[in-house]
Amino acid sequence: MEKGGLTSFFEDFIEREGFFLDRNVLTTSFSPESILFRDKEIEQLANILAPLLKNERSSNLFIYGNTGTGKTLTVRHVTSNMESVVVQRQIPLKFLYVNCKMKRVADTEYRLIATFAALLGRQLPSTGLPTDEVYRVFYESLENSHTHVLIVLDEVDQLIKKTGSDVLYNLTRVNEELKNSKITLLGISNDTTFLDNLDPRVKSSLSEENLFFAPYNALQMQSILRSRAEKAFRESAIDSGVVEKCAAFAAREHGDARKAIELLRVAGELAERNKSKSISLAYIDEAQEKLENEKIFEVIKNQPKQFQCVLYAILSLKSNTDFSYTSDIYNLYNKLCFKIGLRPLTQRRVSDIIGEFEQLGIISTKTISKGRYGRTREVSARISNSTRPMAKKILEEELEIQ
DNA sequence: AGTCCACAGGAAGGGCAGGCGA
DNA sequence: TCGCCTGCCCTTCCTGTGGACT
Repeated sequence: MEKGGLTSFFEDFIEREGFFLDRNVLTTSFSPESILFRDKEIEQLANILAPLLKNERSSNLFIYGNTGTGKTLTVRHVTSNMESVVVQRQIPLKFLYVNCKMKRVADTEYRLIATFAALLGRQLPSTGLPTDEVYRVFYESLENSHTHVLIVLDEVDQLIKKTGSDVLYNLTRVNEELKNSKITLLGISNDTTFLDNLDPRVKSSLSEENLFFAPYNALQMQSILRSRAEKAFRESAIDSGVVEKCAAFAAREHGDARKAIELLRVAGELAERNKSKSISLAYIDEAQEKLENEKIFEVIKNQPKQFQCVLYAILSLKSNTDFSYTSDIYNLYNKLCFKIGLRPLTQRRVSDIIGEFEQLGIISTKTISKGRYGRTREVSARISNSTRPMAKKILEEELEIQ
């Protein structure tokens, strides 16, 4: 861009009437004043948690349902309403919210308890202390706080998958240790089968009450999108059919409203950047691809070198069958390591890394038996053909492969 | 019916970085 | 500073297993 060009670009940008009235309405952190189609759940949740306001113990609670069905939103909605009552009436009640998926924050027992202690005002080192000691500090801060504490464990299934159910067992027993304070647990999970595989003693104490969030149907999804779009965009910014298409995309993802809202926002941004008159249907497709790409590229860039090398092997192996076997991946991975001077990990470890990529949704695997020729896993990348070259390019840059 | 392949995945333990108390 | 502790990443060793082959 020329020298004067940049100034006039910014001036143009300000002058031009954008689509957005309020972009924030379409971000994940936005909390709407009212949550559509969740009245029943809100009421149930409020009923269960209300005793906390009278300093009585409430039941531990387990909330489950697919991604983007409003679980976290509903919990935040109810607790923030409670919080304003708490502040007004000076009720001894605190809310600790933790997303257990947060790497290096709450994905191990140690880190989780240390995070709680930090939220109660006691900073602990990231490693080095015995776990007992971390618990002791946590109990101590709880006792000293003289309050009831509601602990919200979002994506609790991720934590249990990684660390086992001991953490939950310990947390459900905290009340036996405390005199001045009490805790109530609220677990949220995207995995609807999570409870079935949980240790029975933990299961009974965590899920004293259960709340299921059913996926939104197509019509509900459209209403949700419309109500957000009204606040987010100027009138007539959206072509007809756009909301319906976003809803249809999301319905394909098991009624994930978060995804639909994100889709709408990105489509708006793309249209705005292209100086279009309105958001047309074509932008939804483009937004869909952009979102998919961004998610994948972000994950790829944040992986350690060994993980990147494994993924590069998987992406490079794509044969005419669309999937590859563990052994082929491992062999290619070994060659790659040699090429770039990386010490190769064992097959056992690589097998776990493949499992971790599956968790991240980058690949999918299926354990199969080839009879006489052994058992193995079929690994296929969940990256579209159009995204794949860019993903490989990023890995080549990260790994410095010529 | 029995064998055997090529892994999956559990268990145990080593090495490392980092914190604590003496 | 030193010895001892931790969590985490990784290796080593091991058992389990679905189904083609004999």
